[in-house]
Amino acid sequence: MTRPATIVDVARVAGVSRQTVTRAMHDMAGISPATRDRVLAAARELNYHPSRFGRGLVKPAARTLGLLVGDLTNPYYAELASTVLRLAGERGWNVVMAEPGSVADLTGGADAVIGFTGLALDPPATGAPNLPVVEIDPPRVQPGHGRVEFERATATRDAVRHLLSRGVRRPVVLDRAGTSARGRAFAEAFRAEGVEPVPADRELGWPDLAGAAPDALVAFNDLDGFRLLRDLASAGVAVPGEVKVVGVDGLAVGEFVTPRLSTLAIDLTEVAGAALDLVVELSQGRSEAAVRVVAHRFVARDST
Amino acid sequence: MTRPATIVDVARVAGVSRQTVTRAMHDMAGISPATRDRVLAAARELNYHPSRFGRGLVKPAARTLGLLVGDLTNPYYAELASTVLRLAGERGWNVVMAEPGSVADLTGGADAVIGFTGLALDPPATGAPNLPVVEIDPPRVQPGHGRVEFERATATRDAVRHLLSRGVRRPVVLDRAGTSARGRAFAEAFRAEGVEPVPADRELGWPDLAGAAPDALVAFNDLDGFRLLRDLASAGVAVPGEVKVVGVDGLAVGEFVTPRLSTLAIDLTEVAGAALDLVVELSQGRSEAAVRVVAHRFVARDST
DNA sequence: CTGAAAGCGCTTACAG
DNA sequence: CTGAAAGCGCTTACAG
Repeated sequence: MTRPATIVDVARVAGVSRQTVTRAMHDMAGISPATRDRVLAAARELNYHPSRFGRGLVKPAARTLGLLVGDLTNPYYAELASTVLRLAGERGWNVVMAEPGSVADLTGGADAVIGFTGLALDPPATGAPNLPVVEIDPPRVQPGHGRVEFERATATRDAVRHLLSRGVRRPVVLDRAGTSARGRAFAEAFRAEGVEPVPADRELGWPDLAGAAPDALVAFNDLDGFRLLRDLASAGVAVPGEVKVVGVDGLAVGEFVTPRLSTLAIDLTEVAGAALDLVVELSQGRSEAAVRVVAHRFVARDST
Repeated sequence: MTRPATIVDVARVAGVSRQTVTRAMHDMAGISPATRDRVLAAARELNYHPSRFGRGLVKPAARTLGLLVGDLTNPYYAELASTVLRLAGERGWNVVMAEPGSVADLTGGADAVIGFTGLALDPPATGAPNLPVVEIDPPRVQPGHGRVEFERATATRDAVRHLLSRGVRRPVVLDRAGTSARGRAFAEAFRAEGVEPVPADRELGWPDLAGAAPDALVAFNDLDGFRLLRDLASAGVAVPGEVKVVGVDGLAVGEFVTPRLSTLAIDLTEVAGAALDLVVELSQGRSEAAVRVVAHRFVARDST
């Protein structure tokens, strides 16, 4: 593979000047049809594609937002991404996306970054020279970064009281060894009501958890909740009769599983909007340590 | 808002040359700590962010792939996007995404484009000067564009025979007035087996469709299938006992609805890989009208 | 209708 | 450790 063709290559082959090539490529006025055809033919022959960089340097271009999300296969991230795409599009921004696993060089391709940076701490994908960064639900405070924080205490308390009012006495909270904010929030909320929850590993399924004899399962997220629901159904355990199940995320598909999954929902449009607002503030240097808070709410459906 | 700061602004404020600024920004060797600090302070004060374009012009940058998908809220598009992100990342490409609704200027931000261009025909988002384009499941042939075509005849025939073998005699095929390739494929397959399907509008739900007294519903896609399943359950109609339901897309979540949805699945990893291969060929000018074919397969689950 | 000149913001050798 | 010069690929006035 040789060096890609540039505008001067095309100009040479077509026997014209550089700006005549520009005129032909962008279908501008002031060029004879014959010349245009000759230029276009040369461009095709050389497989010429104008460089985004040369062009961007001289024409005002759309700003580009880097979006760092988890696996899009999880509707939670997909829905957030969808909202960000829409909102960013309305503001005239382009969006480059990366999942933590992919090695895309966000720093070179974006003017600012938002996302779940907690997902990709090892290679600091956001450690660009002075790039504005807004973290969503970050595990810790990063100086200079904007933050969209989640308020979950209220909704968690609502969920816990709801469960207790329905007779729950032996809840199991599934988590990664109590490391997540959601897991800790649930544990504290149960204790505040005088009930000691049973901790369990997030990965566990139904036959595994039966030993704990729980009357409620707090899943790590909705997707895990779906899995538990399916496993419980296979095992012939009645939900919510024998065991109640609650998820976290508020996925729309939760309406389609059986029984419909109760969950802690968050308004992702609000989250996306807040993140976008903050990133604009930061890129204009208007804000030092910008923070927005978005609250979860408990949505009681049929699984509790 | 004034003009954004450039490297010369920082150099002037810090009282150094441009390349000393570069050295400081990128933490390069050959600069005294004191100078670096002074430069960094000036950069922060001016809210300086190096221009991607200036940089891209002079350093080899990652190529950028434009990805045009439908609403990411549909897991079908989300899963494809996820795969493309991973595959593109492995090849060192960045990915800019746009949903048809968003007005992001893909042409200025990408070196090549793949996606469901059929979704955004009105404003030819891909009509860039000579950009390589690969269309997935395109409604019509566009000269010069690569294509990943779907082969659905075989899987559709399998699905139809499966339905007939289970006693189906009055199938309803939901479509947008018979305009979709999937809808036509099902209608033809039923006719080939001697059964005339009842056409219906894609938007219709269960109470609406009851009048046709169907014993099978072919949903436009899995998401529609989920909705029908839910409506049928509410109405107390037994699936698959009284009515069988089949979707199209092969969503993984189909495993979690009740009953598990039978569907026409396609391997999205294969689709993404083919699209990426083609786009690389095209951007290297190696291929004139490149085409790959990926086949659906029928996945019988519990709803039929 | 066509072209010579200047400049966009950055980095890479090369001098000092 | 620091800077003057050249150049990356393109477009925008300005001449002709």
